[in-house]
Amino acid sequence: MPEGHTLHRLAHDLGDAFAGRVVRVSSPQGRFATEAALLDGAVLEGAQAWGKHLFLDLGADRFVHVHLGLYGTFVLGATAVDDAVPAPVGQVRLRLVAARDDGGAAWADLRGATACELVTGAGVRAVADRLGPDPLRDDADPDRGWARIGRSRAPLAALLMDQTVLAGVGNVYRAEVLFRHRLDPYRPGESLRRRRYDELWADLVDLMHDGVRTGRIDTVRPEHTPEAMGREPRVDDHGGEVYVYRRDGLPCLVCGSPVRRAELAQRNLFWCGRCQRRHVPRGVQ
DNA sequence: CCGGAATGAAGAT
DNA sequence: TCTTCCTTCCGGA
Repeated sequence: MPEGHTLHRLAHDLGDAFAGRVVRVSSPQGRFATEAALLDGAVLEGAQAWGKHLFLDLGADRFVHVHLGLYGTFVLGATAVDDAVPAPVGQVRLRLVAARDDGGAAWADLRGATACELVTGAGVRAVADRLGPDPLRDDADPDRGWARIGRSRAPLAALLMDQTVLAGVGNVYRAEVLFRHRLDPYRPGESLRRRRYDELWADLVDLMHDGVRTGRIDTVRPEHTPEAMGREPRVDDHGGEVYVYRRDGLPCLVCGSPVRRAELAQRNLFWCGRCQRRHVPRGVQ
């Protein structure tokens, strides 16, 4: 379930479980076996995320760069004292195991990642340098995002997904933040005013921090929760309560008109054609 | 700019 | 068995 909040949450949880500890590194599946052997027994210095990229610092200028792609997962677990770490199930590209203070062990299994590679600090910087500001990072500079959006004719829905514009926003957050601000997804970036961009950015900072905390994407305002509206909670594998993401054909929670779906840059885009009224360019009736 | 490929697993048919 | 997915990169028009 990989948007930026997932990776920041992982960085946090992996840090909690492994930082400062000797880590057993392996690749049960074998595709990271050579690198794993080099890293086995190192102390994990820390973990951090930039957008949808995760970096594990194993000291000596060695970092594991992970990108989950569309469907990668990094699952963490712990065993009680004297219990064995579970045998790997399926395609486990990378496994980390470390002792816990309580006598048990912490473990983490990476599957399905599009990137799992050993890089240097220079490699980390190279990735970070080509990313736009990340709403989940305290050191983010939103001006850099505005510099791209405010002068682009590309649709907002495309710009928000472009990791060189803003880092960490994925298909769910883009659809939801556009809905929350009643913005037409096809509206060109350059038609936005700075004030609106600032509101968008601030909202992403809030929503994505919520996502890190809860591990799911909830974007509905208090008046649109299932309890407030007396409706059934959303049931699907993603968990969160949302306005438009994968709700095509269902009534908009605000106006009741059917949520729409279209392809944009090979991805499904969802929006409400009524709430997110078509943007009419200046000078056109 | 477009299609296709590359990562795994779950859910639908 | 097929389809889908919270992504990105690459190669050929």
